Amino acid sequence: MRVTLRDIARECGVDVATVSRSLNGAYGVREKTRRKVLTVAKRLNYRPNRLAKGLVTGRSRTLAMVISDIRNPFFAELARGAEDAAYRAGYELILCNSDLSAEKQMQYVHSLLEKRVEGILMNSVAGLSHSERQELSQSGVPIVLLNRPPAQVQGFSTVLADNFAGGERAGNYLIHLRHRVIWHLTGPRQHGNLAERTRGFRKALEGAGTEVASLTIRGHHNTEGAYQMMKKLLRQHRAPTAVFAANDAMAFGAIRAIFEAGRRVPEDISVIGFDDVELAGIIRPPLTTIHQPKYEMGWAAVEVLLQQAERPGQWSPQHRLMEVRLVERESCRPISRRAHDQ
Amino acid sequence: MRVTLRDIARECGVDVATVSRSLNGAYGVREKTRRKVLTVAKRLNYRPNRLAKGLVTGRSRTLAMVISDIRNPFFAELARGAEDAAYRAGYELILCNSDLSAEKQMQYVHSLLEKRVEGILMNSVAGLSHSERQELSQSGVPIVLLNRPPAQVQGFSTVLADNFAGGERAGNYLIHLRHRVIWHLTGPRQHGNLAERTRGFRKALEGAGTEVASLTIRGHHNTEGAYQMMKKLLRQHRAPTAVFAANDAMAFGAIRAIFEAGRRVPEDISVIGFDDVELAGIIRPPLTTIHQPKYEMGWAAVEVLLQQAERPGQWSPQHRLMEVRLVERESCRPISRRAHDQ
DNA sequence: CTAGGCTTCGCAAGCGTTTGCAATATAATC
DNA sequence: GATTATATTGCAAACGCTTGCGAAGCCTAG
Repeated sequence: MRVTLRDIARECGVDVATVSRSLNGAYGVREKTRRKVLTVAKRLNYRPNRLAKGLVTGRSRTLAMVISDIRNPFFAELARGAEDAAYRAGYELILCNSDLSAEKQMQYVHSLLEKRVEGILMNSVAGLSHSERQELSQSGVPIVLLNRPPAQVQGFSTVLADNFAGGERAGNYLIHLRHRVIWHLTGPRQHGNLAERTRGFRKALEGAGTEVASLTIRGHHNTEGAYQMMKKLLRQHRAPTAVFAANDAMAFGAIRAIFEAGRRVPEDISVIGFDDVELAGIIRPPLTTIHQPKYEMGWAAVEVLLQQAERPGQWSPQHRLMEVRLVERESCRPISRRAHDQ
Repeated sequence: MRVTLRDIARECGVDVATVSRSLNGAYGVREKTRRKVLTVAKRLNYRPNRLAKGLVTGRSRTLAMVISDIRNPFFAELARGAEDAAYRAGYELILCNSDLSAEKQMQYVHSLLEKRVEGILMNSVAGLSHSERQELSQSGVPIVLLNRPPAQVQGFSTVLADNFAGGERAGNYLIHLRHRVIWHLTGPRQHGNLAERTRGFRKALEGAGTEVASLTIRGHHNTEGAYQMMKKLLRQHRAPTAVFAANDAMAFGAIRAIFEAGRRVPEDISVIGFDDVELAGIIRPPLTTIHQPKYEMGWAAVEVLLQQAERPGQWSPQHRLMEVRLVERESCRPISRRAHDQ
């Protein structure tokens, strides 16, 4: 049924070996025979069986991506970058949605190992037990963790946005706009990325020295959480002139609370976010935020993977820190000198 | 290095065949030996090589999805549904972003055929030449087209939202709210899905008989297109009491134009969309729209594929029509009886 | 004309499985 | 206890490809 090397060989009156060599452009076959083989292969519409090829070469030309949910636009963007990079290198990408369930994650990984994928991109190994992580890091396939701080576990590569620099940039920006009373909405202390943003932000404020008053509030790091925090705070304290939300979702919540409290963004209160999700450019007012290079992160992760796939068994983990950048839209406004001086 | 059947066989003092049979739960091996094999396999941390298995069985336990861009939330949702269905059946899903480029599409398909995927979900085969389509439909692997009308090309299965019923439902809803002057914004006549929605919509209006005045306007079927159409129309005609946009993106454009013309939604003009994209629930006012069961469509597509993968070589194309439903939010409002009677 | 060196090609093993068939062991029957 | 049926197991081929090795074939040089 399916046409194989053997069919071509028979048709050309040569051995399968020569056919194989011809097709793979390998050295050691006369130009004339090669040409003949090629035309016959084309005529028969030959398609090499990658399973067979993979079996003998030990390479599947496949990568995989295990993320919590592709519907999250952050991952969709990452996936697109990763897939583009893979495609360019002649690899395919298997998509796995884990919902961060440890069980699903491990099941996926096992399946993938059985399929002999040459590398795995992972959202996180946080939910896994120590022995499971051990198993992964010793599985032999390169694994890169997406947007997770390196130190977590040995044995994994990472690709990470520079959260510290981003926080710092947000802080500097607000200070540059002459804000002096700034609230910072963020999540729990253990959340590595968020913590880095906070550290960077604080550094910026310290750098400004003098009379900057800031308040850091922790809560659920989503829209609803930020909404609640902000609502409560606005009742209890004198309003700030600016808010730095640790991610865009929180910024949306904060903005809603601000409007409901009868103030305006950015006229009364400036708001800056972090991530630059698509919605940030769509809502009113368009949100000024720190952009994470999601597409590039996906691409970089695949680069790392492929690099390591080249030297089976003898690569060591690698860490890439990706630059972030400020994208100015309309949710921040400078404090006028007069207002400031009064 | 990697542990194989042979290793287990040696360790247990049996033949690889018995090991294989034990592991696959096949009939014909004594309970005692099987148990022994299993424990040894576990101890050695054995992972079957799917490439080898696939080579002999001819089945790769892999499906693929070729879509234009995973960053489009519509496809992300489809992909999630498809992947969940695949996972449940023990299959993996390869993700391919084609950007609708005919060349990329064909390259992907060829790679996938070489990897012996057992089925392919495709966005569209529209850009392909006749011979390319022929090649696909005769490739031997089942292919299902996502959200494309069946008749297009023979040989492909389809999974399609019931656009006709959706259009009809939108029409009936507006009539039920006592609207009598309705504009319908849509795309070019050749666009199959949009055309169906229009047909359904017209049917509803006809059903209402009497004094319903409707106007159908065609243009670019995106936000900007609808914005321009609507802007122009509002200057030239007396405003309608309701607008049916052929998709949500167009509804957004229409709403913007309406606001800019100094009218309100839904107080002055009701707007209903189609698709139910995520943004529909987020904008102000939240958009009433026809929901397409995207997740379910992805799931259904995989069901079709797997069903056909079961009978290699002897399945025939299959078409699934998915129900849509109206989701009422806040962009539509009934005409008061008084206003209506006056 | 013969020896040595290249180039071109075929042979055959091997990658890790599954599976039909034959061989052996065990159980059942009388 | 012999005979037959049945449950286990091993043997070996096959899946479609790559690749080391050696056999021809051809060319060049001495």
